[in-house]
Amino acid sequence: MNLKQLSQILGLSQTTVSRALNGYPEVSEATRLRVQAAAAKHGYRPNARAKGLATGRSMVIGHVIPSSARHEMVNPIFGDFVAGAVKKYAEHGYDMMFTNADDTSIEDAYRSLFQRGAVDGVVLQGPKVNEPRIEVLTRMQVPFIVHGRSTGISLPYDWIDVNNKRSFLRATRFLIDLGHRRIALINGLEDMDFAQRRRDGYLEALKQAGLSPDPALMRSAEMTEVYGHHETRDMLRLDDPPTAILTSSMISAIGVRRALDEAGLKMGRDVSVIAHDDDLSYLKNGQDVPIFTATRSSVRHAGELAAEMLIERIRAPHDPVKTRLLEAELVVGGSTGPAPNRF
Amino acid sequence: MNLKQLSQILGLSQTTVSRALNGYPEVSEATRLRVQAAAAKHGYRPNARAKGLATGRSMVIGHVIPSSARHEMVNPIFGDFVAGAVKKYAEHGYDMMFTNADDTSIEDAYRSLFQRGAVDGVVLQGPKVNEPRIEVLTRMQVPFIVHGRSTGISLPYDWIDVNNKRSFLRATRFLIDLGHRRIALINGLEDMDFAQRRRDGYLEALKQAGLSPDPALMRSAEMTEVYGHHETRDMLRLDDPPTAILTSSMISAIGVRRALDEAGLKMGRDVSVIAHDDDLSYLKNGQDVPIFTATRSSVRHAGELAAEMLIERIRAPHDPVKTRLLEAELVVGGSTGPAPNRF
DNA sequence: CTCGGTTTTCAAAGCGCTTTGGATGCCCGC
DNA sequence: GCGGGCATCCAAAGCGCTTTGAAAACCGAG
Repeated sequence: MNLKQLSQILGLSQTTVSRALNGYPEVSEATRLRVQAAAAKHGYRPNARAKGLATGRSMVIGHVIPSSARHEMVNPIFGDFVAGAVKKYAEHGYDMMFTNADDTSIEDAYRSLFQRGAVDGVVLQGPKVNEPRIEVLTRMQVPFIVHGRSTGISLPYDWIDVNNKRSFLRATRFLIDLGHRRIALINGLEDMDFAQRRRDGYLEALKQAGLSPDPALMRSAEMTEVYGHHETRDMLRLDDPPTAILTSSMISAIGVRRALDEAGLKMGRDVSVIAHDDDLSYLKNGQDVPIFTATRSSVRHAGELAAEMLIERIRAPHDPVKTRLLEAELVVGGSTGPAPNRF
Repeated sequence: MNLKQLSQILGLSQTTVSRALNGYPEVSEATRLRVQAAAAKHGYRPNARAKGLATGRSMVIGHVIPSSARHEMVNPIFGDFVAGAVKKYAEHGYDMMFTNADDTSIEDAYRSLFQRGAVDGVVLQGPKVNEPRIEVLTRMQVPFIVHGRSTGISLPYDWIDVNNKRSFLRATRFLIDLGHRRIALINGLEDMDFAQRRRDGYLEALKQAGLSPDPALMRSAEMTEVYGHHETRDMLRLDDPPTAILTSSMISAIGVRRALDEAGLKMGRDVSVIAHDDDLSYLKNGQDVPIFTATRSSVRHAGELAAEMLIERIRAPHDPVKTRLLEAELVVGGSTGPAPNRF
């Protein structure tokens, strides 16, 4: 069933039917109702491609996923972010599209997505330091939003981010206040922007307390469970092991806990742990009492906000740049306690 | 830059340029090269909407996500499945599209997606028992594939699934062989088809061993960490607590472990645990030595296979139905051991 | 009645591509 | 020197929608 057929059934022109369905005023209320009834009856749905061709808009927002084995897409954080975004997209009549690209051709993927007219805007996830994609998208004049920020990029662009530096500064200070001096940082991949900011916060807190950082206590990699476990076990073997561990995700925190258990150490008593908690639906930080002391910020909520900001941008491409900085909450749970007295 | 402009630059007709670019034989090799060079030089990308309108195919595959807060999308399993699928889609020139729908209108969402011409096929995830969407999609003649199966549906349809019954039967039997008699099952949501099959396997193993199931040891809900923890803690308080626990996901297994730790019980010695391991990238079951004894089946691989099967179906809509049953591997790790002697 | 002004409807162009059904030119064999 | 066959190329129709510009229908005022 297409417009032509429907209009023939109704004995009206395509113009009128189209207008009636799209809420234009130059159609009498009587015919509008008649048209709507007929459309519903025959299950008419305007062809999205034809509509897109005619209007120049696709009502789709694109996300690009690097195809490297262990990356974004499979990161549970991604799922929650996207769940938040897709909900808002739907509310505004947008669909969400994913394209896969090898790491070498990610820029190309964005370009293609937009220039083929497949999407009206894109969201850039997981920005690195000096993220080159930002410049590319700006130059192409694609409406886009960055989830995170990219140090080193001076161009203005829309972004939404958590105040990573501040939240890790606070978390580190919290541990210092509890008497910890040997504080480890199990961070995300070195080149990810968020990881750098978290490290900056951590370093600044140490500095403020007059502590000097120990490279042996600073680790970074993709934040899996196994990784958290591995690094913790490794650090516990040091001559002067950490009494507290800061970690960039709940998933690796679980690995940390496992390593502590294996070593016969009690989390919160022997070793304190603070995790960054993205408030993932499937990995809640306990029920009433938080398991981990954590810096919490819902990534799902961030997804919703990102979607809304992007849709605004699509509607008003020339509005001034918008940014949004979310503060993480420091939630005190059972994984932290005073530094054990070694003497 | 569109076809018209490009063809004018080249001094050729749109027909020829189009054909040259799409590899048709009725173009001389010389002009083909010339066209390709010009296209690359000017960054020409055929408009996907126009192409779709003309060909009737959108080169997009759709996934529908229920908007209920805690569901599929945010499930880390989803991420891995989709990562596998999107990779194969890309290899065949397809993109992936997500639509959000409230739980009441999921069928509608599928219908709309296809009838608007937005997608060439869809994948149905998380089928329930007597899944009504299967009938709807069949009637609409949408190419589709089900990840899982649906008991109670007699229509033929393409699916790919893990042999859930068998793997849980084996796991249960494994525990029985170790001397366990009080074996708990922490399962997924009751109405999910996979959960039923797993329970069937569990029950059958008990039956074969002459054990009668205890309803107090059978739990089901969405498989979060908190849920695994909660149910385990609850069951440990029984007069006759389980000595072994079977759980439907690694995530809830982590909760199980946490509850055991809290109770001062050692996993593998005091209480044995077997989890179903979807081999999630971010939640590997240990490195060399598996943490949990598990029934393992890569959901990412399932995603790849599903994508390929769906693409075949799109190409040959009238081929006979194809199905694929994957066997899970029983991986023995450190979480199981002989039943403790209570006497 | 008639006429200017609304309201309501319509025919046709256009969005950017593919594809059908020729047209053109060239080579070869007779 | 001519017709058939082949390799190339092209004009134009069509995909299903929106939107422009214009026509038709209707209204009350004069």
